[in-house]
Amino acid sequence: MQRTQFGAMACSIARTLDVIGEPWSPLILRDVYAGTHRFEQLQRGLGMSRKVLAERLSWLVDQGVLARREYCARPVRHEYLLTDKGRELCDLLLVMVRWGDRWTAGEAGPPVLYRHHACGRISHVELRCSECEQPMRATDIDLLSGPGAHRGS
Amino acid sequence: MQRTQFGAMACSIARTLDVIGEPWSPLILRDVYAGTHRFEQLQRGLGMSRKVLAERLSWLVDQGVLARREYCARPVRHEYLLTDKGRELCDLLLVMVRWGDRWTAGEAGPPVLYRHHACGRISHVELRCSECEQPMRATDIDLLSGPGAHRGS
DNA sequence: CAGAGTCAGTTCCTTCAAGGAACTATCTTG
DNA sequence: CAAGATAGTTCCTTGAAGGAACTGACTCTG
Repeated sequence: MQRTQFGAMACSIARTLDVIGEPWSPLILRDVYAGTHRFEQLQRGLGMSRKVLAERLSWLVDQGVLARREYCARPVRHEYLLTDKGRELCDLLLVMVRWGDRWTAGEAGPPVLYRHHACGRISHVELRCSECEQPMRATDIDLLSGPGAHRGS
Repeated sequence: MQRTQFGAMACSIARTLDVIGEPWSPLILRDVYAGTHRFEQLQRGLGMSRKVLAERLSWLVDQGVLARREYCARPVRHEYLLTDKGRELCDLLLVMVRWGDRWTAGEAGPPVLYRHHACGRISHVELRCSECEQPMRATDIDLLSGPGAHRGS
């Protein structure tokens, strides 16, 4: 699809970007996550071309991020659902929300608020270390070569 | 730059994608974060066209994500540094790493390991609620209309 | 029955952005 | 002086996005 083969790089960031490294796919994910599952609704809500929507949906299904479910047999009609793989990708959207709210919302403030079920409060995500549970941002880390690293990346 | 004006949408995700919604910008951020600051090094490490690199760097500077610092006056030469705004965007990369390690690394395992300064262990980021500090994933949230929401989005 | 409407795409043409290669300008070094 | 290094810029080609129209399969209404 893209001209550069990001999926073939020995880098998890690049491989993730191979799947979702253009604007429409994350926005499709956003809308499916928010409850929009059908082609026409997605197209209307996103205001994108039907051609590109069809392509992106097909791609996201191929990548295992979305699943098609038949909701009508005559004619065959599908709706699109998040897979587990896709649900985990939605975490990325939450981090985008936080950054976007912080740096692009201006005086208007955040367009969407996120209420955490467990505590009932409006909140954002924070990043924590999976091991010690303390805050962990990009500046708190050393990078080390891992088992999946190889030459010719 | 993009054909659809994502930056004009009343959505923090879309506005973030306006800044960084193609593969090369996140990868440039990755390399600047990892210590590569000069044009030639970035170009060689990324293997991207000089034209697109120059454009992306200029864009990221315009967006306040990177800053140019002159490291040589004759001829004028710049290196590229993360701003605070850019550093916060690197959190996005950490979440991409986690997803990519989980779903795209296969048997080879993660190409890069991340060691948390504070605990010294190899770890990943987890998302937590900014208010109650309990785990918070995309599935743990209700969406509400916020102050920056307006019609004609 | 025919026509209109709805839905989920597909096709075709135009435009824009990426990619690749070469070029330009400014320096340093031998 | 020529070669090499660096940071771009220019030009041409190619691939992807966008927009509009079309297609096919249905339902409903007059």
